[in-house]
Amino acid sequence: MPIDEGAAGCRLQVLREPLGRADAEELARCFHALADRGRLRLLSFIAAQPGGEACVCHLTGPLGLAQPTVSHHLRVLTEAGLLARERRGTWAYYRLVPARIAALRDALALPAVTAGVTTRSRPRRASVR
Amino acid sequence: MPIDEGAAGCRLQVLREPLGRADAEELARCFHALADRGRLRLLSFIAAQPGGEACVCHLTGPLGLAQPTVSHHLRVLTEAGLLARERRGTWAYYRLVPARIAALRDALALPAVTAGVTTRSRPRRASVR
DNA sequence: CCGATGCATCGAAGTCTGTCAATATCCACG
DNA sequence: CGTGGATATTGACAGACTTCGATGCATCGG
Repeated sequence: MPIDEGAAGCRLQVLREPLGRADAEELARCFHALADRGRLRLLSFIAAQPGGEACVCHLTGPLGLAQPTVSHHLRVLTEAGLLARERRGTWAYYRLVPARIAALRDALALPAVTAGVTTRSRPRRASVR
Repeated sequence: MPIDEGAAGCRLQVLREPLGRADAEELARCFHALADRGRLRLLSFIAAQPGGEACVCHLTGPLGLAQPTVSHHLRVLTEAGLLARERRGTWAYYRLVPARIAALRDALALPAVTAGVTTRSRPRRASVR
């Protein structure tokens, strides 16, 4: 159920303004879903399917993971809003949620200043205390 | 030392083609650095600084984390190639590495087909077996 | 109604991670 | 050289994560 709660939450900018504790938590959960080899490959394989979707039985083989493990990872990705699940008969089909992936990309948008500049020479010492 | 080893490795596309085990591992390490509330806030605060850089003593306060914890997170981010560290006198200044962040953004580029389409109504049942 | 099949959940083992106190290291300044 | 301040490293601990076998649940076919 907390699936789309984050759909809006992930419309955040990491590098444009200081992130509050809650916003950072939300984004961290999103990136955490991508921080696993198996899950990245799941996304990758699903995106590579002709129809853009795949069911669990298509994924256990190529990834070399047990079925419960695959199911678990798909759950994590779905709860992060990156995948959508649709049950058709006995099978459960998963597909990407492009909007959510785009939102994560946007979260990493660089600030205008930094975009072009690589290094500045002599930044002044900020006031400690 | 393994800092720029990944700089090239993260020039990968998650959603354009099936990811191999090693490539996925590499990318997962990159995203893992972003998968923490504290580290996201560190990036955020550093990016928000006037000069685009900050030293440790500027960051422990706003984040409410102990100095060793901040140092640890900065290390993780630096080893992921997202931050660059420069020592000036007693202080260590950290700044973003825009190229690396852009690389991570690119890794999430959507496949052309999925880019425009949000959901298709009746995906045909894939051939199981 | 029954058996088979695909998927989800549970429970457990082993590993990794975030956090901090204590301590070490590095550097500037007398 | 010795002192003090800023940062890095170490050690330890609680909590979370990955993985899989076993099991439960739902659905299709007959």
